Amino acid sequence: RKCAPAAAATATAKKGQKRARQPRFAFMTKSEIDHLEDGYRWRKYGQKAVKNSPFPRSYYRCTNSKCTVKKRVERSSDDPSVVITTYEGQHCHHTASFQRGVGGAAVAAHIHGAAAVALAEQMSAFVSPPPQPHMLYGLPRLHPPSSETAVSCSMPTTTSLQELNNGEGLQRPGYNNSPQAAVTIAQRPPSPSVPPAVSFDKGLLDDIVPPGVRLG
DNA sequence: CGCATTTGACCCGCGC
DNA sequence: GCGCGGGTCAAATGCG
Repeated sequence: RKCAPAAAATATAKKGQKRARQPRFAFMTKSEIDHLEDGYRWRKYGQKAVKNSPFPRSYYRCTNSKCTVKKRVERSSDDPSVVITTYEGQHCHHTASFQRGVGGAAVAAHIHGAAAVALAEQMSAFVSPPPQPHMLYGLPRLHPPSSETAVSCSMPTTTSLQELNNGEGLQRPGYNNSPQAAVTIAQRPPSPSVPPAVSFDKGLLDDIVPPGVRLG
């Protein structure tokens, strides 16, 4: 590396394999904090300035040695209040919170609202027995928009989406009053010809969450 | 002392 | 072939 110019022929083929074709999930989160807790522990391993955005992109890796999940976190240049989190890979373990005997998703959701819910969806798709999906989906309802965390904590429905599109309604109140609050919108994984529009419906969820995990 | 973050360099793929 | 942009590494540093 930079400090080892002498080591000429020292195995530099580690970077041979580029991006493996891992499943990727993008989440658009209305939050002022970049690093949203999702129940897992992440270690930052890099940060780069991106061309399209004035905000740097951060690279995180799951601290679990046998877990190769990575995630990129960047702010939307269009809407600084929106954090785009891209997950790559699948967790081969439960969340740190799980190990403590509590539903990590529930805890995370409890803390971060809808943000964790979307993540929980992803997570629930990976663990054998989904940690009570209904709880994850119902959670926002369990937490009615109190005066403090008055975020539109509804699941990514077309309604909330429209709100996000308009950039009104959900971003001000909650995000203003509670920094921790966030609204996450699950985005369609990269596909051949996907319009940049944020509009999606249940079809999107089908892409991300197997039907089995859903309330259906 | 151990772990997480920071930060600059390195490497690779892609477009021109 | 060259330059650019993106992704990763790892030493240095900070913090609990």
